[in-house]
Amino acid sequence: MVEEIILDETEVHSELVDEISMDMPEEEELNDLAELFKVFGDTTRIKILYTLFKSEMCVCDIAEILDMTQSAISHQLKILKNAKLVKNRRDGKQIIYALDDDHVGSIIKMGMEHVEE
Amino acid sequence: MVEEIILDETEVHSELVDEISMDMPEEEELNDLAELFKVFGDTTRIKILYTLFKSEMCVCDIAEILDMTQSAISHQLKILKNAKLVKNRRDGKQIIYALDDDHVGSIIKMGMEHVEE
DNA sequence: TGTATATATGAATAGATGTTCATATGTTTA
DNA sequence: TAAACATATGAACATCTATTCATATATACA
Repeated sequence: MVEEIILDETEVHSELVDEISMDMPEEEELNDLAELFKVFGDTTRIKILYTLFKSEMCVCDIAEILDMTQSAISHQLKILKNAKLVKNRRDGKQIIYALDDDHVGSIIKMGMEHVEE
Repeated sequence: MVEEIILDETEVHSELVDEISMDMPEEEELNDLAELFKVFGDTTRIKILYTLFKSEMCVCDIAEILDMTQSAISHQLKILKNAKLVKNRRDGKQIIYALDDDHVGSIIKMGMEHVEE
């Protein structure tokens, strides 16, 4: 088995590559993770999260604070809600939105630490 | 000043909106933050980060593990490097990539905690 | 020096995404 | 019930983005 001896180093290396391939989390889990970060990856949505971090608030106030149309905010709130980052409740004519996850603050804080370096 | 008294509640509310508007971080800082999360918001890049979390590695091995072309990986590595999430060094013909930030693991871990709920 | 190997990169393309516009839905109040 | 207000939503459009393809650059080796 001369060939095996000659290829030894290559095989060890190849095993490492295989091992890491095997150890890769499920495709679906990684997709979910990327989807989550995609939600944070938009200035409008980050601003909304920042705002709701201060206080729960109706759609029209968020629109006023960000100086954007009600429609644009509404569309983005839907994305945030699908990602389970915000929740809402009705209060008369208004819909009040609030953060729906303890991790939101932590995730943003981690990001800030990197950005601020 | 009857008007002032009548508008009292509205003014308090308006002050809160103003206060949050004033307190909003700089446009540029929020853009940087969104840009950072945008980098995490892609399955290929998440996989690359996961892989490099296990071990530093050359471009061709990453391509093999992810079963993607060298070119595609190279393009994504450039994006990761611009975001200062990975660094590289030359070793002969190969370019070895490695994580370049302690926060990468923390940020991914935070994301996982949310996703896994 | 010429060839093979490893990586980087610009251009092109297909697909994803955010905002706008028009309008629908749902609630309050006169 | 009609009008006013708050929000949601579908379609259209412009922009952005990830991959592919062809090719350039750089190192090692014979």
